[in-house]
Amino acid sequence: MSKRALSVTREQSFPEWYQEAVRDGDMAEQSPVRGCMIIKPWGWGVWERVQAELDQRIKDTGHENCYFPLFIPMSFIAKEAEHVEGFAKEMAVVTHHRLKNEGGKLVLDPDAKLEEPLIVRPTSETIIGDAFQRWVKSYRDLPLLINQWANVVRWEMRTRLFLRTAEFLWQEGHTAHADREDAMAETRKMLEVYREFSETVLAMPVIAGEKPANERFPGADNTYSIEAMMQDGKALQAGTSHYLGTHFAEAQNIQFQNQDGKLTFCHTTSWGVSTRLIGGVIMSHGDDDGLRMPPKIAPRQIVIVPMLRDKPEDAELKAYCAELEAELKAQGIRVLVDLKPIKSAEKRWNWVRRGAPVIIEIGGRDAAGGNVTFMRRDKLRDGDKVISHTQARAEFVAGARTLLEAIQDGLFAEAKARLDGNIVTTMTTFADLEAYYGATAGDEEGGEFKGWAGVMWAKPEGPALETVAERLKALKLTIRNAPLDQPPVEGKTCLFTGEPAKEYVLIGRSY
RNA sequence: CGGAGCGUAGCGCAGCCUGGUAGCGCACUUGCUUCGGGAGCAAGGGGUCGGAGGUUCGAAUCCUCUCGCUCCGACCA
Repeated sequence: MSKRALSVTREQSFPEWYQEAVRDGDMAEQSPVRGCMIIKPWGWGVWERVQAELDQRIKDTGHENCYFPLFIPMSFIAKEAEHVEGFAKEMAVVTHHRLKNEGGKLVLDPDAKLEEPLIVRPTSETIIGDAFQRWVKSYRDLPLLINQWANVVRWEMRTRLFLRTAEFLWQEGHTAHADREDAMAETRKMLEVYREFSETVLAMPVIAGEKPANERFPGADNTYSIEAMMQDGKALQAGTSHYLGTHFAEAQNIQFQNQDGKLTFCHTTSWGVSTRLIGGVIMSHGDDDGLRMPPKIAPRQIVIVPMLRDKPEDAELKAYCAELEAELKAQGIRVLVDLKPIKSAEKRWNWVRRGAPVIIEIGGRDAAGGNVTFMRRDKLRDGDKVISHTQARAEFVAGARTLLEAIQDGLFAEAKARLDGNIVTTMTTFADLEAYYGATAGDEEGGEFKGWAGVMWAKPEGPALETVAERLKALKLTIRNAPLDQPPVEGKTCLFTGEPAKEYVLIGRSY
């Protein structure tokens, strides 16, 4: 019984393992439209949990939800120069409003061409800014704190389920403030919301920090991110928060009268996380048997599989399971009795692949003895052997919430150990970096686990920064961020130039 | 968008070189047996071989084009 629930192990090929984990875990599948995905009920359930948890935090920090149009006039996008530059290459454009039937063939009706093409939003700074310009008149209107849950489209060349898709779902927060200090505080506050959310809800430890200038959002003065380490050592940018300065305010005339009656430009921010987080959860916690869902986002935290035998005794078994279900529900636990008429062994492995945190199997003997036999998805096996536990029903029910908490904490601890244990901080020269990453810079299958490097640098700007980026690129590396939590830099030297160091940054390969 | 590979049943694949209108395993259906677990036997159902052209008496197989997927690269909040 050494069989694994997936046919490819992470070791053999992490990319292939990921695909299979997503598919066999019933999360999502490819759609008929290139680069877009169908999110299946189990995957959607996870997203609903993400939305519920994060939405609460967004509201608790004073933001209100609203909704802006999917279509953005092309002229809007053109307003902020860097913004255009950053997004022009990947925008979907609507040019017609009618089709015509020509000899049985549908064609674009040339008489129905739009005067001004509409962009399918890649992000909503410009259309929300347009509203802000009308909404903000006085300092009394500030701060203006808005969020929306929406889908956006970016025509990506290379897509991967959840991690990078042409259409994806996200929340985007947009705020306007009276001054830099207030806007910057907002930017940092939301970054912290993301960090706390990622760690406590997704059990995904991250490092919050500021992106280097060359990795900034087009049109931002400062971009901050949370970066998570996947099981192959690569970094995943899991959330971003931007201080936009007055760029968009100036481009869109978002002004207010201050206490002195003077017209002043607002300072704006934007911040977002997307369905990419789900890819992060999969690559953080999954194992060779499939997904492992943190209980806080598992659509079903406990799944009960009755071992039905198509005999009269089944009725008793079902009744026993229904009682157990009711008791667990009373504890506030999301529970499902899987009565689907397929073999129980098959059901067990389906739930293993989906990553249900606790899988209970109830047979006649359990029912008769008043027991519960269960498996923890986080600690499924001892070696190759599947571990199952048996407890008195009352005892299990009483401890169920604690058990789920233990699983949540265990997944976090495991991921945290990986993150903390795989940031090398001893490199001081570029040669060190080359020696460490260079050996596996090739494109051989799998690729050895390398993690990140935490190094000192002089924080160059302009052409000097470009040079650094180029040198890193040769090793397929990028600067992920400069952690907010900075070690002392005095007496340290820049890894790239040998000049006195100004900042500690994390370097790694990324998604 | 460049390089490479791959599209044949829901999934994984064989067949293609050496054209003669499809096959295997798992899954699925039915029956019997089994039953603390990813079961056995038997009988079945399911595919316009990604799509479009072409060559040919005949194309999954040869040629051209096209679409999609995967990996690598470029690009990328």
